[in-house]
Amino acid sequence: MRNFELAKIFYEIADFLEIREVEFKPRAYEKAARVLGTLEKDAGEIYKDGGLKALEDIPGVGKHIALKIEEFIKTGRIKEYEKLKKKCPVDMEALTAVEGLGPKMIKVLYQKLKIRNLKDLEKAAKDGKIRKLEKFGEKSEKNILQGIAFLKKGKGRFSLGFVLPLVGKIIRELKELKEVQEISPAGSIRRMKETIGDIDILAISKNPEKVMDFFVNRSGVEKVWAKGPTKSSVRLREGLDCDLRVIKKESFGAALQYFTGNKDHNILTRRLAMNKGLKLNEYGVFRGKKRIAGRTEKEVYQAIGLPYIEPELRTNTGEIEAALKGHLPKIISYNDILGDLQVHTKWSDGSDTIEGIAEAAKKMGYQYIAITDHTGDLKIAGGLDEERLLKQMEEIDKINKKFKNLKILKGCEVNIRKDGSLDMPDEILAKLDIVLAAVHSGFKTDKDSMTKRMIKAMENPNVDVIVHPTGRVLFRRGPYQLDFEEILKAAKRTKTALEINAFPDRLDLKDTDIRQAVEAGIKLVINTDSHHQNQFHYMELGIAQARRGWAEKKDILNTQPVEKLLENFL
DNA sequence: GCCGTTTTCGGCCCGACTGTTTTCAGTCG
Repeated sequence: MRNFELAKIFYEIADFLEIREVEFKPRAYEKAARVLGTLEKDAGEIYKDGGLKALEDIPGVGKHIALKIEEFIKTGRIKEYEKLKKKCPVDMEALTAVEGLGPKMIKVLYQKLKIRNLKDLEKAAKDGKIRKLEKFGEKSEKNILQGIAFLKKGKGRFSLGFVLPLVGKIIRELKELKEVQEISPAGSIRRMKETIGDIDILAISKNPEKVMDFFVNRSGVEKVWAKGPTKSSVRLREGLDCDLRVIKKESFGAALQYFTGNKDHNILTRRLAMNKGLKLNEYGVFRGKKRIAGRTEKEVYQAIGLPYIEPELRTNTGEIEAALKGHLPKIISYNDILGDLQVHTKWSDGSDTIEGIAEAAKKMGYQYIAITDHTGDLKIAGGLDEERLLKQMEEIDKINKKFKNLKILKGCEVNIRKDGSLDMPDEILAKLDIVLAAVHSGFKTDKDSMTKRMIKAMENPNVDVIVHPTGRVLFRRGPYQLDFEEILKAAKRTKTALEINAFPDRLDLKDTDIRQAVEAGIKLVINTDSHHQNQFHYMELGIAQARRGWAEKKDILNTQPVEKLLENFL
């Protein structure tokens, strides 16, 4: 994928230009980078099929950026980028990832303290050198150290949303080999964990050598750690490792079971087997030397006295006890969702028209879709004022007439201000089908004020859903300080739903929050927060999150048909 | 540098918050 490399370079160019106080160009490069990052087709392919002209058709890409893309495809480098980087040779990507650190501060840190990377930065902060700089102080130094610590926690891990397409591609390629009879992801990917350390894949084949040969010689393999007939391990270009195991048909279920559950889940299942006088390993369930199960996972679980346990639940967080008692939840399935309730359009910071979104929703097989653009205060995101929101509502009425079997719901995403008030008057909100409310500023507010702020918003009868309720962003910042139990109580009292935001780096609520909410009887919705129709498929990530949080279909409002759904939002 | 029923130049719709420099620059969404 050249797109990610190009996006990274353009983001950096934007930062370098920002440092030089060039006007407007940084925004242009950022936009091009952002669009490239969400493109399905590789820029190399686009260029091959349609040349410069096709590149210029990418939104945000004009003549000059198209030429730079061409240069990169032909030579593997972009001269102007290298020139800029020479003037300020810092690891911009790593440094800007520290929360609160932007290009201007990075420039000062480089000029005064020769800080080029995270290591330099951490040392300087620990040595107390940063607080002495002009415009910096003790607090900035502390924040920098906290930011670095946060980054370190996520180091070497990748978001599920990034890894899933990669795994899909590897599996598709392997599947095409006639030697591969069956293939499945295992490990944390199969459990759909929100971040992934490495990729595990299992396959059945009678000719493992051929399969392994293909696997280690794929393009995209950077290094071969090990290669044998049953197991091979490689480092992928994207920076993570991928293991492939080839097993025999009769052991496939046992191997899947063995390589999918986390360590504690596996210890418990093996203990259960032992108590029954059986042995469970990756080859099967054995009584003495006789294999009594192993072909399918269902068979394996059955043999040790358990019902089938969904992969997402296999984390030893009570699923085995529940299974033994017959109390396993009937978790929501991947095709239960009937519509997406958070989507942005051109009217604010999205890139599609309402009509385009509606078409895409039909393709997803949805029965409804809510248009929920930003409002008032969030100007950079094109926040709608009253007049524009009213106009959009009229527009939706018109478009609705063109669609059969799809209802476009009128909505918006209002900002919860610091005092808990909203940035759109109640009489306007009352006209909408659905009102989402969210915190977009003042993340560092203390726990008590933040909790009160959110509860005040929930008490507004127009507010139907609190979206991305904890504000965390994977690898970038933790949740804001919040008394979650109080939030749950308020949600129950005010009949406000909470969102499971499916956007790959949000996944907010997280699994443990969801489980707590489900236990408290809170209604949830799963939304993608799409800003482009090719983000609709993120829904899978949100559903996975819900499944990991033991949510059932009945807990998720957007599994209901539209009339019933809207009753919740009166 | 991109974009355009303002079409080849002149816009690019920012506002809140934070920390620090007590008046504002930098960051974020």
